[in-house]
Amino acid sequence: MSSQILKKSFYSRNPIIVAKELIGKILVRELNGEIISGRIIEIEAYNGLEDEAAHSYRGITKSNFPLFGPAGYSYVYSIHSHHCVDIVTGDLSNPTGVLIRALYPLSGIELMKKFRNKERLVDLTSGPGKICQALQITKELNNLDITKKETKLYIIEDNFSLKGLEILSSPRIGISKAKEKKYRFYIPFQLVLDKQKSI
DNA sequence: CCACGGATGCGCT
DNA sequence: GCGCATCCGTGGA
Repeated sequence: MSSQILKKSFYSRNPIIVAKELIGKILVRELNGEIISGRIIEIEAYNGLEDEAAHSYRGITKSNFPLFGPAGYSYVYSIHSHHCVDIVTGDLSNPTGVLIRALYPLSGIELMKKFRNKERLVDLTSGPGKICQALQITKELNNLDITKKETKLYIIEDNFSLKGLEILSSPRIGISKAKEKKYRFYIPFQLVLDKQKSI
């Protein structure tokens, strides 16, 4: 399998473009020499100063500061006692990012089952908090350069093709402002399951 | 000090 | 499938 880590230039673009193009890529976590990974099937874009729903919309704070830094960095934050992970996008003129919301599990599935205390594949990484639990993404991984393998958290591209899969869009989940923006992009779990089987 | 959120899981229909 | 209680870090007063 030919695969390589996505570079900073990939992330240094408009968050909506980056979000759409991250569908089908693989989020990889290295943990104690083991690989836990899954294909990104749901993601949301947050367009910084132009987007009332963005964490960065009201300016920098001690927790959202990674969004104001360079693209390709992680932003790990907590909400309702769960962790979520964003990837910083764009350039320094606008603090934008994308929220990884769901994965199709690929490797390290037994570890994910252990960390999640769930057995069904669909319960492992079907939400931003679940992803962080399954991949053991904690605040220690906040504000790190995820274009470097040493970070042990990065996104790779393989030869998976989205051919035959349509990327759907909808309003974002769980927000109270800017509900009209269709910045959530996803492909249904079942369709990915069928396609993986046919490879 | 308090109100609340980029969520989750459970306990019902 | 849907509503709701719980969650606790964060930020504004």
